[in-house]
Amino acid sequence: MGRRSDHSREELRALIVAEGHRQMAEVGFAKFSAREVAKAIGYSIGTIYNVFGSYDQLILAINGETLDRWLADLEAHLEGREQDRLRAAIDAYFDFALGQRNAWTALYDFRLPENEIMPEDYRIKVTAITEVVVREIRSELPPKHVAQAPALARSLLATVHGHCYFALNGTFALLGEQNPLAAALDRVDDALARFRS
Amino acid sequence: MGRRSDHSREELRALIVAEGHRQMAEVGFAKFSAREVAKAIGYSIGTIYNVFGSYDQLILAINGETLDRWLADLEAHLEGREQDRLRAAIDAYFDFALGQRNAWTALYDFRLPENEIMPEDYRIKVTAITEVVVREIRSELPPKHVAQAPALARSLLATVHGHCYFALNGTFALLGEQNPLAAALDRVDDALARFRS
DNA sequence: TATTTTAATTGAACAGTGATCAATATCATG
DNA sequence: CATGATATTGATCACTGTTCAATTAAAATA
Repeated sequence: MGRRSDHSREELRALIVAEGHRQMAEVGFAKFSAREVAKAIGYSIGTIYNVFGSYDQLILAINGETLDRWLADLEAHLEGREQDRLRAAIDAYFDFALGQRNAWTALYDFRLPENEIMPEDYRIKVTAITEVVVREIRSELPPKHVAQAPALARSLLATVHGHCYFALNGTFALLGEQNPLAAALDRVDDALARFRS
Repeated sequence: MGRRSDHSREELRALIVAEGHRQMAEVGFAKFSAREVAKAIGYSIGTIYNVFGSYDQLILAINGETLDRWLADLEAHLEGREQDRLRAAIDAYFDFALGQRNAWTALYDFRLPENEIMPEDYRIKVTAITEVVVREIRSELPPKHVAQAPALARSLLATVHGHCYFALNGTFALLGEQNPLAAALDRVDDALARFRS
């Protein structure tokens, strides 16, 4: 076959990413297959490679989709909220990770080969999520410490990530931790307390 | 061929784990191959499956070896130290993860299938590492709060893990964090401060 | 409209993987 | 020596990511 009128290049790309994300969420990173995605949308494996160039770039696009949804979810949970916004953001973080287990985990299961560089638009997506946290932390910080917000946000993001990861991968269950979210919130409080004294 | 006099079953298992760990450290989880391990020790792929039953069980054994070395490394760094033991433990945590990148990362790249259960000896190894942290945190806590040590240890383990993970996977570099270890130590201090007031 | 050019799509082919298991080789024992 | 038990093999299977000459269809041109 040749050119098809039913999909522009851009639409085809979007179609693959949408179906790819769906399958990633369903079967997880380890069992994900580019061939299955092609089959599901009625194209051949070759087309996937024409559009994305490699398996890694396909995964990157799918993970980018996950980041988009994550950011949208985060903003939806914050919209219109007046109090406890940071807490709401962390709640949403956990909810998203638990609810989108496979897609969220794929974000970390995938590692770009040493030589290749991360696409700019992927960096932007990660930064955008971080910016939300920076903003919320800035508003919880006393004026004199506002400049510390970016550094603190990075560190608390790592803190929450660690708790969330251990909740998902079974480490916390193994160690008898019943309430990972509460533990994470405690650590965030502890960090903020440093700047309130 | 049949029985070989040069290796008992136990020795063969140990040989596979040792070579497997070596290759895991060299090529990483994604490029790891059971066939390559078999080739390196002069056995066939079938023998690997006779000894371990499945790929997952082989990985579990190799990750178990990594946990053994991690615990030994941790204890070596604490041995004889009188002051700043918790700090030394966290230093060692980072050093090990950075120095054994591939092996350490494989600990988290691998996820046991939903149905299968984690072998008891693997649980024990994870617990043993945790116990070291519990012990060090207990000694930093005021007597009245000593009972909180296990819960706090779990949470700080997650905190340090998050920082270490972001340091290794490039997230911190992307966000401009220059000193992940220092950030982790700050968060640990913040948590301990809660129990000192 | 007929022809040529351009671009999209295919899928067989390749090298690699985890997994299986009948056949084989070796050892220990009677 | 013969027999039974056990360890080891490697061809075979179904799958994977990847490539790319061949094919098809649309668009541009004559």
